[in-house]
Amino acid sequence: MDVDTRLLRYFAAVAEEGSLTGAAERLFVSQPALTKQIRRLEEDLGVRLFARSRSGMALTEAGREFASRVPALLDGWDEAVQATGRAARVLRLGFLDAGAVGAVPEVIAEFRQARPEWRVELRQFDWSDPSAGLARGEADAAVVRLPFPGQERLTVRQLFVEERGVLLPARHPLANRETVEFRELWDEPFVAAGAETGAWREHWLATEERDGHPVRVGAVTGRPDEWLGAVASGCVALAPVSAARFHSHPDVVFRPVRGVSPSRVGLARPRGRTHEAALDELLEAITQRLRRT
Amino acid sequence: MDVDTRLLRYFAAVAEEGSLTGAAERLFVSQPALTKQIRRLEEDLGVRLFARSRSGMALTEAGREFASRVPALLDGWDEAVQATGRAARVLRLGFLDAGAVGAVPEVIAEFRQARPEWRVELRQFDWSDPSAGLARGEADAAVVRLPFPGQERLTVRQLFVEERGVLLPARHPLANRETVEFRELWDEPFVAAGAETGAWREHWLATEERDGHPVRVGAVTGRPDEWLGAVASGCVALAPVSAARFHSHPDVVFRPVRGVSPSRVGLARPRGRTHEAALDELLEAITQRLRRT
DNA sequence: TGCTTCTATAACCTGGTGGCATGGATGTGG
DNA sequence: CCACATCCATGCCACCAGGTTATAGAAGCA
Repeated sequence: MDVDTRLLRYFAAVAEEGSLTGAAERLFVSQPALTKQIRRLEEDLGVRLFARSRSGMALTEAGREFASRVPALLDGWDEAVQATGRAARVLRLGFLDAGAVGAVPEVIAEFRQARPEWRVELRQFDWSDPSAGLARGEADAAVVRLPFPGQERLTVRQLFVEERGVLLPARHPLANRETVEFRELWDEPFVAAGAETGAWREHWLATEERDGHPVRVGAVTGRPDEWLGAVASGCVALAPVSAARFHSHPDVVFRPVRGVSPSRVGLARPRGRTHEAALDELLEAITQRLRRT
Repeated sequence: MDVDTRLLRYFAAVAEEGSLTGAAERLFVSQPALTKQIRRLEEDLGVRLFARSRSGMALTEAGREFASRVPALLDGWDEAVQATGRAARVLRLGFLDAGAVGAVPEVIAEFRQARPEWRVELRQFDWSDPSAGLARGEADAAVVRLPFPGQERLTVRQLFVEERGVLLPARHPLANRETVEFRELWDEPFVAAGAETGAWREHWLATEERDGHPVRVGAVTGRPDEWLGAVASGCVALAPVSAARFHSHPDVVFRPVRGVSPSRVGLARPRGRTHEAALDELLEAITQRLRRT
């Protein structure tokens, strides 16, 4: 019988949460999707794992047995992934936007001289995962934008801060201004990241700086091109100043904004060391080069 | 990062076989499918697992690391499945055709009296898996038709033998006969099981009894209804005499055949004991009831 | 040079998986 | 006692991952 680790995570979530609705919320999937998956798991196993009731899902005896083994399976998998990465002598460096990365490629080039046996790979991730691959073990370290959810389970060092501005459609009334007050943007439709990104989403909608004024979400996207496209077609979006250099679009302009906090760029890595010395060395070099303030 | 155990099995097969083509054959999937899956695995891990060459696929260092851990992961999963089944106090009894099962339901009814804390479940499997769920760990024991591939990894006890006949379209010239000689069927289009069933497929095409005369395969199917449908629409198929009772179709007739070996029905279970006493007891009871000769 | 044997790519099809809307069951509070 | 809230289940639809076949490309070998 074949199973996906995703199914195991689903099961674990339902088991802990004690309800489909609750677990669905935590996993950012719909409740019917979970219903179906759990049911399929039970059918495949030929075993009832949960006792359904109005008040939720309770583990059966078999369910408890299963639940007691699932964490070890998931951990075993994670461990295998990490060990393989170590053996490959590949350092996977995740990032979200070229702006934050800055001079990192140069640092990598130098590192390649010093440690020719290691390969360094820059991997871009979309905004469905603001940890840039760390959360899923798809990166060994990452250049991130703070704050983001899951941050507390990682070691994060701040590198520098960067003012934020706004991307506007070229024909927008405010597009002619030299500078924009954030308050003037309160009622504009914003481009937002997916709900699963929590605090990250909030930060880029600047909900903190709105004095409780509600947000209008005009589009939800996870990728730079869609993001820019959404702005071109009428939405607005906060962005770091570097975005102006790295994302250009004929129908989109960038303007500084007053009244929003700056974006903080950081370097993150898992708490347990994974690649020992080589990774330390690379991250130290990046920090030296990028750190400002 | 999420992975399917199927992917791990694919990887293990390629690693052992040293080639995509060879592994694809063993896994009964196409070579391009494997190419894609392995490539995807490498991309997700961000690591090259194989060195490609004209002569095949060789593990890289990282690949060897990964390969050394995969078996443990797969075993861990199997073990979790079995433990869960045990905890559920469910005995899953696989079967392929009602004819072989015979009086088993009565035995189960009695067993239920003696061991009320256990639930017994009869699960029908299609012919893509002649081990009736044992191969994939989806059954704890099975009523099977011998021989079938993978049999040597199981404990099999023969229960009885049953003559084989042929299912013919009602308007077939031979349909009026009392009895048919197998030789007369040599050139008929047969309904066959999938290629992955190996010896099982051969047995039901009776390649042994053809003196090297080639088989015409008129249809490939894995399920009883399709099977019967194929016969109704012009193919023929060997079948145990019990099939005449359990599968009726207005346009299909059953006739005894001379010149083919009988079908042997057996009771199979995994070698390592899984459910200790309860399963032993049930299987013993079934054997007592069904064993003839 | 032509044949074989590998892997990679392209085009297409199907079934699984997820989303939305809704139904049904069961407590709960006015 | 009825309206409501809160669960889980179901039906329908859209999409993509994964499979298949056909074919290309590279490299040994006779």
